Amino acid sequence: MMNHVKITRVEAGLTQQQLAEKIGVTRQTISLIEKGKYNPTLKLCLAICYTVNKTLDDVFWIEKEE
Amino acid sequence: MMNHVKITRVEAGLTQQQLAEKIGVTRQTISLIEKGKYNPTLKLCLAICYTVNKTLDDVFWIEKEE
DNA sequence: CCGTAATGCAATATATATATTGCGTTTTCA
DNA sequence: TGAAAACGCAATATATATATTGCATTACGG
Repeated sequence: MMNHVKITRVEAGLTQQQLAEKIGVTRQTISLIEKGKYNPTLKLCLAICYTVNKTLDDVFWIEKEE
Repeated sequence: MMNHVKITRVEAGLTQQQLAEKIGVTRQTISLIEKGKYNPTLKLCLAICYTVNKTLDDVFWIEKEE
């Protein structure tokens, strides 16, 4: 499940570690979400958005595949 | 954690049961999400959005409380 | 170059999202 | 007004998101 976490994180000038610490999760969690191997929780998605100053649609929206 | 699932579901003319079935979860899951007692998964949020024809921001965005 | 920061990844443990079942209450509508 | 649909909710079981630790690899500034 692809998303734009990596792009927006880098644009915000943060490392995985820094983003993880600001949010209060581990670096691995961020890493796996960026890799599309995790299905994150809404709460975590929102925390990421707040930290990189984007919205859910910016970072996590995926068009429905028919 | 509040959201607009209930409003958008009703606008879409669906019962909890119908929404749950279309998505492939149980009615209880929908009920608890509407009540703000569950922290749903991104995948589930997207499935809800697709079904009610809204985006993540429409249904699940919450302004950051300072 | 070289060392250090940043990242990828694997294994196991823990927390929690979701399923399942069942029953009581409220709403809706003929 | 009464029966059926829709909903709230509780208890337990299961699946899976996240934590923890540790090590290997890659990118990058001095």
